[in-house]
Amino acid sequence: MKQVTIYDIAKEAKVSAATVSRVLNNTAPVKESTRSKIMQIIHKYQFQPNALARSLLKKETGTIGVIMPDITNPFFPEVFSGIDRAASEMGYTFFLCDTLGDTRKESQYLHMLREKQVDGILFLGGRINLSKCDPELAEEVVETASRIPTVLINGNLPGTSLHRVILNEAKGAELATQFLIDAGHRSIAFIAGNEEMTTTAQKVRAFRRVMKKNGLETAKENVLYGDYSMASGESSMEKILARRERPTAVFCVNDLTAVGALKAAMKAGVSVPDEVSIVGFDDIPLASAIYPELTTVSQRMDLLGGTGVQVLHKMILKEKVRMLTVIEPELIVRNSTRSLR
Amino acid sequence: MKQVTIYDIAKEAKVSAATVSRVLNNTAPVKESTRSKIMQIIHKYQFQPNALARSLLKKETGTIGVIMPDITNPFFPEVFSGIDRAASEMGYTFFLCDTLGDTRKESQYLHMLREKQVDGILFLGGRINLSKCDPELAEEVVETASRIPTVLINGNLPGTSLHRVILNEAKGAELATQFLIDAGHRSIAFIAGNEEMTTTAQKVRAFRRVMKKNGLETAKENVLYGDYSMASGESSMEKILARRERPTAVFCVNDLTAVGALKAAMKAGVSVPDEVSIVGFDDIPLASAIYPELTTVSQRMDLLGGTGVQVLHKMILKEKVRMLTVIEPELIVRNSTRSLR
DNA sequence: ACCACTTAAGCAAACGTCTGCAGACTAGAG
DNA sequence: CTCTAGTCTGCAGACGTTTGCTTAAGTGGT
Repeated sequence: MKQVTIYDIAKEAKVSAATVSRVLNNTAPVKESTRSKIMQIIHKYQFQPNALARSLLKKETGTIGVIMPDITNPFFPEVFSGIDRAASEMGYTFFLCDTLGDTRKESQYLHMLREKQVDGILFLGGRINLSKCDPELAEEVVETASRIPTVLINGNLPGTSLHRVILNEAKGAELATQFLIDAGHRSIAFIAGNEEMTTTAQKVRAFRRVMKKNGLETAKENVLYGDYSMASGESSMEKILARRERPTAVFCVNDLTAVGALKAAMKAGVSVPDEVSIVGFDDIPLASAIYPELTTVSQRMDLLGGTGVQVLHKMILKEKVRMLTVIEPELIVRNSTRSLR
Repeated sequence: MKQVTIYDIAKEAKVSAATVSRVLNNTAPVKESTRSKIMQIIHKYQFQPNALARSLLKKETGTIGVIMPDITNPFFPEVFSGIDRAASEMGYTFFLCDTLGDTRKESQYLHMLREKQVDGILFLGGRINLSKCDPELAEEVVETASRIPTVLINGNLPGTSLHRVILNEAKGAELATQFLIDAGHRSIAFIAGNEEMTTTAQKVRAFRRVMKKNGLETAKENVLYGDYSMASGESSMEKILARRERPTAVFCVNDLTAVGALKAAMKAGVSVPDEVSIVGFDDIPLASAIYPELTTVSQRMDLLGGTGVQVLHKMILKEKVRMLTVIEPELIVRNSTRSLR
């Protein structure tokens, strides 16, 4: 019950192993008669070459590692799907590493990926920000990146220069805000995320900028901070609804938060979009699964993943590639918003 | 910029490669002084052994392949999460293979996994049924399973004997039906899936059985077939709502369908749960993300994945293990149902 | 001083594939 | 019939580990 090797094939075909290898890889001309004889034997034994041996020799595995914080967060399967589509065309396969937000596991995975000689690493930052990760891990990431092509997707590691592909979140915030203003809303609240995270900060700034450009004030209490979760959206919305004067529209830092806000509104018997409009961010599947369907800023998550792979691929091929790639967002209008005009 | 090998370490430490290997794996006693010297050099070069070479020799890779139809379907990340948790404890890593429902890719992946010498394969059937897959693929799966430990999660391949772990769907349907009846509902509709699929058939049978046991009729029009999608739930519910006499409760074959049904009800201005109760199946995250939160049968998807890994692990270790493992469901009562009493 | 025994370390083969080099054969031209 | 230019095939070494077998060195008992 031993494994069939290229030698066994060779012996039975009365040729050398080299020849078998050559028909396997089409790497040199071989006489038609011997080729077909070999092929036949290969079929007979259902022979498949051992990729480990090949990789050991060629120093490439056709494998890339994908590290992400939580596959259960609907954001990531979407990104992964984009990665998969792009990369399977190029013949790569993945190690999927889910860190569950645990830094220790992150470093373990990094180790493992290096041992397994992956051709490249894709690091999904996503909603959890790398910027405040502990310096030791950061060091490790940089170290690894210096040996193995690495790209950061939607993350950042300040003070280092790693290849990145990110979303233009500021632009997305602008689109959403301007859309609401154009629809006649004057009083708009923003349920944001963690105040210290760059992506949130960017969005807040963009939000304020657009408001001002349209001659509108942004009251202090109209920017609420949270933690990107549904629960945070729910409680923020409750606070908003408790006010004497409610805003007519609420813009949320991501869809999960928006769904939480929506839930709070429904619970309180406040109609969406009749009494309050809600806009989300990301366009996760959930956004169109609920009623009313969420107006949201599409992050083009699959594109994000696909682009990440392309960048990585070029790096593996040692082609020149830009350090920073930016994906532009798009506004998707559905039924959670209405025009006041 | 060549790779540092065990030989380089050995040379610098003035020992043989064998010794270095032994300190790396703790596989034989080595004098403390040399050990620490070697360790120091390893650190200095950040040396990591090449897993390919090791695997080639030892004939084990610590890697398992996971094949699933669609990572974007919220069912699968949950299962995967369970897989990951269980397997990373045992030191495995995964190739994640998303077939996108394409049979050709499935067979490609199977090939690839064999080439890469995975220690085992996890085949997620899930909502898409393997039973009606084309015989050629089936043949291939069986062929592969005869060489590499393979377990089918939530799938079946009739006429073959593969290790499986599945959910007791019939039991789940019973739980849900009985719950509704206990709550005083007499007229209950069931929005099912594909009539030809065994899982649906089982559920329908269980549903009918429980109804009868409680002295209730199941009108023919109260079992509607669909395709598990949200859209199918929506349209089925529309049909139901258009009737003169509406059932007071609707049980759905899965959560996606239930969400669709819920959406249809809301669109039509029919209150859930006041005018109609809805029960789902699976307990995907979406189920508790919407308002009202869905009463549903939990499939314990993480447990499903985790158990799959355990079974596979035992097979890899050549331990005896039951061919069939069944996971018992659990009813989760939330707010999409109400008691009529 | 010798022997038996334990502990440390080295040698070399093996895992399964690819490939540079060289040799053998074929065929066509002179 | 010889020479040349291909065309096809084999040899052997390399990739980076692990491990069974052997040898060398040290320990203590008689």
